[in-house]
Amino acid sequence: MNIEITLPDGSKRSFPKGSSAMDVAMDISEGLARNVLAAKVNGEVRDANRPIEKDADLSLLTWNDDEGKSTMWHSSAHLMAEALQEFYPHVKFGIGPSIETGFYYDVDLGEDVLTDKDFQKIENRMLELAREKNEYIRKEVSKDEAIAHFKEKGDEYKLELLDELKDGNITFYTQGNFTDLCRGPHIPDTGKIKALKLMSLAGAYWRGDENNKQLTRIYGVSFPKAKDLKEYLHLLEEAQKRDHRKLGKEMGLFTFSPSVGMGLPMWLPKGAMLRERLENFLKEAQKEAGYLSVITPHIGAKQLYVTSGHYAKYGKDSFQPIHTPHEDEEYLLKPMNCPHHCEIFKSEPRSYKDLPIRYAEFGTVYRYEQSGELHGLTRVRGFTQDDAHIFCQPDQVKEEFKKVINLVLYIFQTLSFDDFVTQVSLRDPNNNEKYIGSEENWEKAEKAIMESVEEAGLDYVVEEGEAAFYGPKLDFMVRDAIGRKWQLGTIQVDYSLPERFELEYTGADNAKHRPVMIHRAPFGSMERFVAVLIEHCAGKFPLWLNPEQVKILPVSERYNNYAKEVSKKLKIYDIRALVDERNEKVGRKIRDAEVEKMPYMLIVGEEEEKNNTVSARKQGEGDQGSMTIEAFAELIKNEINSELKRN
RNA sequence: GCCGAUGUAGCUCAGGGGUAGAGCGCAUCCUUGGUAAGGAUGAGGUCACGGGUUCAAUUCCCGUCAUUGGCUCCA
Repeated sequence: MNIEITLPDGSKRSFPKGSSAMDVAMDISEGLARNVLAAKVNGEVRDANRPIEKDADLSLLTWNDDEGKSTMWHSSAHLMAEALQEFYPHVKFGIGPSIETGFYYDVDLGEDVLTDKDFQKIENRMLELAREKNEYIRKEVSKDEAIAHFKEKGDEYKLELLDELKDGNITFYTQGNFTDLCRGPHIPDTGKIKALKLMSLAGAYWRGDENNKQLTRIYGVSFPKAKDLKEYLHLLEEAQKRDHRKLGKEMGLFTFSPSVGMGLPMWLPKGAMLRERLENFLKEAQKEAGYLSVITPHIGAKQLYVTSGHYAKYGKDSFQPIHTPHEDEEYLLKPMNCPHHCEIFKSEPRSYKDLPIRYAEFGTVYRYEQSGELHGLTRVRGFTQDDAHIFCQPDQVKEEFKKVINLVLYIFQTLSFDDFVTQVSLRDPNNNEKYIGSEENWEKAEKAIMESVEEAGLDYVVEEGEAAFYGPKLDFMVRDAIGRKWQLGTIQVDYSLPERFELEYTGADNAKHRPVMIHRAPFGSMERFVAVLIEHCAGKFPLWLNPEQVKILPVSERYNNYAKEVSKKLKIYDIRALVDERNEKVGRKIRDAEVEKMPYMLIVGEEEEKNNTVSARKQGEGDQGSMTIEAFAELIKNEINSELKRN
């Protein structure tokens, strides 16, 4: 009996019943068959050598498909497990999935400690095993059989996993001398793995719960060609060059000091210049959008946060309260600006005619993040939010929300941030006690966000369980140089705080009504935003943002005075210029300016001094010819205007 | 907080039980130059900090602090 296989291009072929995807591949070409890692049968990813029993849509998956890659990586995890079991016969296995790049396996090594010095021998053994071209053999087993297997092996983690599986649905995979509980699928044989590298070690709690035992997680990555590994490692190296911690230090933007305290960044003059410009840019946009600036203190009475609910939720994990000398008073470093802004709202009676009221503040907040979580400028203990709170009537929520979306998009566009993900963060449906506020309000808030996002035409993903404890939110996520995801902009709808603070306004009906709050921060925090910005542009900021715009390079010391004159003139045009007065050749001065990514260089010598001109050079592009100072200033202005999309 | 790694000159890093090394940067001098590295000389270090082993520790061991890759958490 034959079955009909439909390939992705729509073509149909007939095969004997029970043929595998591999047979189909062989039929098409041997070369293709060699590259097949797995198959998608009617949308389900399966082993390429598993028989197909009825008519099906089939795609053959290779290294060029994401599912092909992840299958290979998952199989590589099994291969690593096999090697580990040889070196550490008593090892117990947790889980070993593929991840975005590569794979890991969580293992319990008992008394043994693995260090990265052990990587080489494990890698070598894995490659040996790979060369044996051992097939990954799938076997359906009964639950009893499976339990017996792991009882004998003494692997309590697999037993725990088995506990949750239904009988009749359990499969083992075996390659070489290693058998694992696994749903699959796997690549046909270990020979497809030609290159691999173990990347790092980490402690990982069993099932991600810090009350459980910590296992050793070994990360690795594998490839079908040695060249691919080389390319990947090169890419990693390149990414590390963009790391904001490295560039921030080189460019003199910020610093940390153990004497000040971990996670407490200090902005150096150049970093402060950059940040100020970003702040002013946003302030201007906000002024136009009807925001009002407010300023609030860095500390607040403990009761303020008891009222807001932050204390109950985070009090014990925060910087502890400050005690005053005489009275029994307690103050907290502010972890949030919203309670202060609520009090400003309450400072006088409000009418519906006043709404929406939009209070904006670059508010510095302090949060006691866990020491192991601190990371450059992206995760710190003191940072400044570009915060604002919009108090509006319930029927204004959607419109206000959409306005904020537009503001965020405007800012991202201006800075050419185009590779972000918009994420709608909702409640965890199984964990209601994590949140405050009524069911009804949560539903209203979630509905408002979903509708705004739909109407704004945003491409978005929904993440359950990622909401703030007082409300759902829309987050703008970006990746840093090493691929980690960070939240930048955030917009949150909140019905709870207005209730807790008993905020109200008088409506047209002369009755008291409760406003709705929208929390929002387009950058998120200045620290994190600048970090991501540095990595995004590899330290080559747009001209309007760069701390220095022009360096004037006298051809010899004789022209230092003319250079200073030029610098003075440029300052009149509000252009930030420096003079390189060093006793160096002009070639050297150019090289140094290029390396430090100075956007423009002006070379001045006899010719320029005589004609009252400058010879301009653009970073990364080279000589732009000579021109008058006025013409150069015009050039700079035009470039800045086009960056900021204004005329 | 937990698991692993790291900490040597301003920066990047080598070294190793017995006077501490390189490149870059910095300073001084020579050179006065035309679009990506001119030359000479010199200054810089309690080898993160605290204990221990040793005749002797920067090196080996333990602890602390900081940094770092993850895990957990994230208003």
